[in-house]
Amino acid sequence: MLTFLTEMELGREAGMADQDPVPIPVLRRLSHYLQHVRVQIEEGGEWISSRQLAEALEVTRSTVRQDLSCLNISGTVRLGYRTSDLETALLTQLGRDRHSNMVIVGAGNLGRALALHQEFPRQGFTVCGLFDSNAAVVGSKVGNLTVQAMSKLPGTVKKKNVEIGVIAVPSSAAQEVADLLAASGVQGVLNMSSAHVKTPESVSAVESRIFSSLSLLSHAIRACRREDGPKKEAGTCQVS
Amino acid sequence: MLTFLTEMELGREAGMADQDPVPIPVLRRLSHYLQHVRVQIEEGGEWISSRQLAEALEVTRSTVRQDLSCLNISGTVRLGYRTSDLETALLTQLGRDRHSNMVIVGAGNLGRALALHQEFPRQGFTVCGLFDSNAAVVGSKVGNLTVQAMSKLPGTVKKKNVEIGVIAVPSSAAQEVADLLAASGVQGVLNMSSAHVKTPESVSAVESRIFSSLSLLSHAIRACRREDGPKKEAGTCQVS
DNA sequence: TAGATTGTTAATCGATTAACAATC
DNA sequence: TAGATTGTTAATCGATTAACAATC
Repeated sequence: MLTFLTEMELGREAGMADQDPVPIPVLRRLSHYLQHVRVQIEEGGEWISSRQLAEALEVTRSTVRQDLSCLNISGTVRLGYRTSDLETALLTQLGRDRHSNMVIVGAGNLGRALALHQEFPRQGFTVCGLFDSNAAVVGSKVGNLTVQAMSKLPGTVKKKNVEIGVIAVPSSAAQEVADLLAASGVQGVLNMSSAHVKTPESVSAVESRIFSSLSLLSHAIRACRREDGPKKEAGTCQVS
Repeated sequence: MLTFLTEMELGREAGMADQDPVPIPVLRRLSHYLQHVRVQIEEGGEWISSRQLAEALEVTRSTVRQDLSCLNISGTVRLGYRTSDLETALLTQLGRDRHSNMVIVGAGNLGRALALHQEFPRQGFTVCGLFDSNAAVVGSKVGNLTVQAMSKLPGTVKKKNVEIGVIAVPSSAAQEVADLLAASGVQGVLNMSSAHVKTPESVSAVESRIFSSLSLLSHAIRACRREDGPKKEAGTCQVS
């Protein structure tokens, strides 16, 4: 225990970032900074300041600086951060410095759309399998992929070293699919259904919740309408 | 100003909920409770307790009770909440007691998948328009809808009283589409692209951020790997 | 009654914001 | 130099959790 503490302290002094866990809201913003920095890089920008990031993403400069202090990076006074350095540091902190293999479960409209989404490979997520329980669609082609039976899932996960499983099935089947993915050995699950799924300790789960987002919108819209008197500008609600 | 204060206090005493704004994390969970309560209703459950909700969604009982106290509803000691009452109260608080009309901009894979998604109408969101800037796809059929040119967007928003615009275009075009939607008169924007979009005060914006979610997963997966020594069970990360 | 639950208040925890010294 | 920015510490704010009286 003592050794462990010392190890941590050494790490911190040596300037290693990510010693203590990075809060989830911070991680969400880091991914956002990454998106923006990449746009800047494409446009040839060599430097970006916390002020510019803050204005682009509508957060405070304090937040940006606090967030970036989680990274193993140092900026330059008066100039900000070198875009290429920032990109690298963000990719590392987010664990996206290496490619990840994914499988998609559910070859309905959403599953097929995701399988065809060009942005996944570009962002380092390779879709290497598409599965469905419906025998009628098994064998059909979706882009380069052939829809496979569920029974092939565990084998593919093992053979292709799949880390992430995407759940794109109806809510009622989501838990069952999550269980199968976990049993097959994926390390993370992205749940696109609106049901909550439980996973074992060893498998991370993130829920996408499109209807939560739509609910936020309806709430904001109705709340605005109700307030005729007091001019609370609850209009814009930017949610991470 | 005095009158306004009195008004608010009266409202509060009269038992009206939603006087002071409900925090966004709470709203996200409310929408989650709604999803779960509806499953219970379908299965014939008449009562649900904060304990059951907490266990189903993996939050604390305190959180559930605190959240539900935002609603205009009263439970029954020992039994919990009547599922039908809870559903109604949640729908009201979330502004989903009435249908909303939506348009989808972008008839690529994602836009078409969303347009065909049966869950939207079931949840009270009617897709009443699908638009694309690509002349090659304008006029093609997607389910009941015909893809329309962007120039038809403002007219449709006005004619059909469209409240929500869904942005399903590449990141590079997202802001432009948001501007057009706002100018057309939508009250809320659901941004499915990974670019941040700015909207005027009067238009709410919610971003879906699938790559933030994937980043959370990669981070969790890599973070797990790194920690061989200390057994921090950072494995499961459930994110709203 | 005993046990379980609601509803609410207070305590804790964590994230965001503000402030400011150091630097170029 | 003056002005702008980083990096970090402290203050504030808000959300979550704990505690408990009231109730059936």
